[in-house]
Amino acid sequence: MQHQLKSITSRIVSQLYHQEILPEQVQVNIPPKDFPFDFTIVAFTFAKLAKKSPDQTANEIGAELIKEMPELDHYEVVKGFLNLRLKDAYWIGVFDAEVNNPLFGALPPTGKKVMVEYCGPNTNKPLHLGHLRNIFIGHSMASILKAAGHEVVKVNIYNDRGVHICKSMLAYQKYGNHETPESSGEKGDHLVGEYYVRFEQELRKQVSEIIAQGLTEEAAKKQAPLNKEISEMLLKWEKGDTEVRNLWQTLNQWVYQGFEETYRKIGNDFDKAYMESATYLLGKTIVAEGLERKFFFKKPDGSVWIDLTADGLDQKVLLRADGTSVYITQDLGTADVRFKEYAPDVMIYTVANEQDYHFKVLKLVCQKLGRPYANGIHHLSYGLVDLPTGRMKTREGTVVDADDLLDEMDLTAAQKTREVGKIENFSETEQLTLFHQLGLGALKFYILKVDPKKRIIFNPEESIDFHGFTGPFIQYTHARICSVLRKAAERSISGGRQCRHS
RNA sequence: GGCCCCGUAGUUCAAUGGAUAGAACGGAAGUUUCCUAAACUUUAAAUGCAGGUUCGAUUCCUGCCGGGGCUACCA
Repeated sequence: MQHQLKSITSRIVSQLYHQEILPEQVQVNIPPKDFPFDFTIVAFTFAKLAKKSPDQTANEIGAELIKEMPELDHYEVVKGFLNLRLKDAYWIGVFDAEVNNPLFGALPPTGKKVMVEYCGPNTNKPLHLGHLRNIFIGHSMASILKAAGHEVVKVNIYNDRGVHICKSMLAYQKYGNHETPESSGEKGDHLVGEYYVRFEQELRKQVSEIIAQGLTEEAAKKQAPLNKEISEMLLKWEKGDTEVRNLWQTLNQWVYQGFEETYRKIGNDFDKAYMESATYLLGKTIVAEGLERKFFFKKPDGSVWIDLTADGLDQKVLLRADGTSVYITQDLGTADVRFKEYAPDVMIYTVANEQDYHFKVLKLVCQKLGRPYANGIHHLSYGLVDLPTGRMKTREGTVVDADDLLDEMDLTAAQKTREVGKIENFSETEQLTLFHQLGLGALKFYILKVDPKKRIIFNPEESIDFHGFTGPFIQYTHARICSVLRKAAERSISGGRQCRHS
């Protein structure tokens, strides 16, 4: 209807005042709720063309509109705003058409393919609250784009190699005693995460011992035997050493299994997972290609750079002096692989705003290289999640673990539900399902109601609130609507629709 | 230092450049024969500061003040 209003109004204005007006230039608003009208056309912009007062212009447009549109009941002009009221029959028609449409609100197919990347965890520790915000944003963005008629591919990216991954591997090798998720009864990602922490602890011990002998912290870190062992392990990994690779495979499998369990818990799924271990080498060849084509340059020490000062940025390193790849190298390789596999029109990266700069660089580099997908790169940037006490810090142990949080939400939901009662007829399974629906709904809504680009201060107590503008309250409202429909059906009142649980 | 993001009731969040800045929680005052009292009704309460553009600015521009981030041969 808004489109129709725009195009008809633009034609009327063009005819009345002999000035070409495009439909997009017509502003159609919803009036404030006290006004008994459906739409408002803003006439100020046309008053200038008409060389008449806004009120007079609005009246002239209104008079023409009512001649042309049979759906229009009446209009009224207030201070240059042309308020329109449509006939009840029109709205009843809209309602009848939509009431039994299971795809209410969905748009027709656009033929466009959009890839949405989100989550992107390291494989050395469990998911935390920050990942949950990322996943909720990415997953809902994918759903929205799908409803908007696009073909959507949901992808994850695992940062599964590098120094930090070796840390948990080395600690496991040293102190693991062949412990497994089965033998310890721990979720795989949590188990591996413990060895990552263990490594950091042991390293700190070594460093402080060396500092006690009179060395600076920097020198101590370099000298620490554990750090040397890490470098050796990374080197072995890159060479494909069987033992190291097997260890890597084993630990990463445990982590993936742990992640999968968490994804299931929050109702998330991916169409495809990419591994940086599989694309970082390709990234290197892309850098070599750019170097050959003179888009990049090599410094005397052998490192490769791109000069983006003309674009308002700095010079950025693309390959280290020793020839190993950096963060962006992998992203270049991954982007190429994705385009080959899916040829998406748009690639959306759901990544926190601390990486705004990185994605500016990535897009620019792809543009310089003339990649066909370069202009379709879009960074869906979101704010970090802080706690009332400040930023989450691994070192200070203030990171909120995703699994712990989800369990806590369910427990609180259970507690609050039991207080109210009303679940006497529920089986054990039904109760658990309900608690989880409530707990997860509360958390998702609490996080998604905030503009993604704003940072969130996560307050555990508020997140689990069941009153006011919250997930559980919407669920409660849904339940009551279903109840009304059920009763209507019992009394054979027709015209309603089946209640759908979705 | 340079660049980017944020700043709205006591609190947590809304508002394609449009009319009287909306909700919720919390505060105050009420509602029991009626759809689930996990509810409802009424009420007080806010655009960081100073300019500019505009018929009109929470929104766009400039400066300042506050908060955060980036500016690594970490990822």
